[in-house]
Amino acid sequence: MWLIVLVTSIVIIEDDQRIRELVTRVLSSNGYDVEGASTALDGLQKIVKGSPDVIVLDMGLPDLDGTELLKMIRAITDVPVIVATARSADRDVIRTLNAGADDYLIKPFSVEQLEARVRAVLRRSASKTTGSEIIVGDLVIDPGARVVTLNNTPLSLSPKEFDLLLYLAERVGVVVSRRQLMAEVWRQPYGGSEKSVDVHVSWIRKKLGESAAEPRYIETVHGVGLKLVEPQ
Amino acid sequence: MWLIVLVTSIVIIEDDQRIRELVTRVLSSNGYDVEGASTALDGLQKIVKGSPDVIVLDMGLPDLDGTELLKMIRAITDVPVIVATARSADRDVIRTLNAGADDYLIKPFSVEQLEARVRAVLRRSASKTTGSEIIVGDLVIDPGARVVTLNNTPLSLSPKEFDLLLYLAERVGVVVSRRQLMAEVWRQPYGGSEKSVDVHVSWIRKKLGESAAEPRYIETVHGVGLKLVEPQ
DNA sequence: CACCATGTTAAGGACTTGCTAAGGCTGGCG
DNA sequence: CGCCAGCCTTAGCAAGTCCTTAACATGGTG
Repeated sequence: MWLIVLVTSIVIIEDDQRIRELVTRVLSSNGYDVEGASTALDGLQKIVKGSPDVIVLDMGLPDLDGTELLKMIRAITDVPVIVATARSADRDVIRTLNAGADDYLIKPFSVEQLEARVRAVLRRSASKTTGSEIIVGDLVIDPGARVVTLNNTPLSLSPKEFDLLLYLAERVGVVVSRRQLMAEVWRQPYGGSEKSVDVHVSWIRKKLGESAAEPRYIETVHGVGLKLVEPQ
Repeated sequence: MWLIVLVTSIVIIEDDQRIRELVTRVLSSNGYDVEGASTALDGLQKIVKGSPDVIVLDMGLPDLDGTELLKMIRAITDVPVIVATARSADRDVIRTLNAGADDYLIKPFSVEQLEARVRAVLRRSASKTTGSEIIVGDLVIDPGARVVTLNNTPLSLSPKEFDLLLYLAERVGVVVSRRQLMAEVWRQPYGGSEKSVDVHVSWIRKKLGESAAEPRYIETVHGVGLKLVEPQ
């Protein structure tokens, strides 16, 4: 007999025992499978052994700099990492997110906040692989295979082009700012120049057989951002 | 995270209450899900309702000859049956096994013996079902036999090449990152360089009669990973 | 019309991938 | 015990792809 249960598994690396136990207790009672670790080494072991769905990482560990640990985690797995930091200076946030974090929390945070971030991060990572096809007009986007077809003929898109188009397609009809695209698709909320977005959009438009003057799928909303729409 | 809990479910048909309860108690505490029945009729009901993984059958039931019951069970299901018999004459054992039993025990037996037989029988029946082939185009992959054929001619793959190809074949059409392959196929996320993946892929491609420039089965998705696809 | 946002193109450099070959390790076998 | 064959990793270079940047063109808005 096969009993199949879907459990979200979380590893939390946090040296403050009170926070760790509070988070563990609340999330566990909400149906998550939580493993706590108080040191970087213990955390890495639990990550390797448990292959969690999400990692929650305190940047202020005593035994290793958080950014270093984040790099190590990124070297071994693509699992989303939510970073908790006591420092709120912009430069720290930038450094953290650039180092590969998927989201961050500023201490003190409530467990409800954390759970909301966990859900959001899981939703995002699920849509990358699990998501079924997205259909917009004659455009079909398959996130798992990373294939886009227009009128059943495949388009050859670069990684960023694909990610960008997918991001827009997941929000058909909604205007998305360049800033948001830089943050979510480029994962560099403060660093990069937003002109890259325009360049990539131009390339996608060309491949979709349209131009900015005669848009069919990707419309520009002057002063606001971009949106993907059903043609006509 | 998918927590897949494998619970082995056993129906034991045995009229001697002491034996039945002893076996039930010991196997239950060892993690099995045991249903006891004292008569042939009760046993059949529990088999139909519970769809067990293994059936343990005492041949000396008061209400029906064991061989008859075994035939009835075989008419319902292919589930392995372990027969317990007090008679040790060779002809009985032969008759029993011919009637469709998968293994037998001679009374008196220890619960440890029984558990060992259960495990052995499960191992055998598992290898029968696990061996279902994966077919992608002209490629046939037999995980049980660890054999790959292309156009009915066998390919000689090294262990890693086979594991890698199998992993991709289990996810046809889905892009898999090198990191994921390192973690799942190599099983040592630390230390290993992802370049090994490329080298192995190159070797597999050569054996499949294709190249990276003209892929038929293994496609590279630049910046993301690899995927196995149906040709054309 | 002047200004700012957006569109497009081109070019350099950074990064990714393909493939070969060398070296080490392991297990079988004389 | 030593040799050999097969396998895996690593290094390194060549080839290719992608991204950013910069510069200039175009378009929208007050």
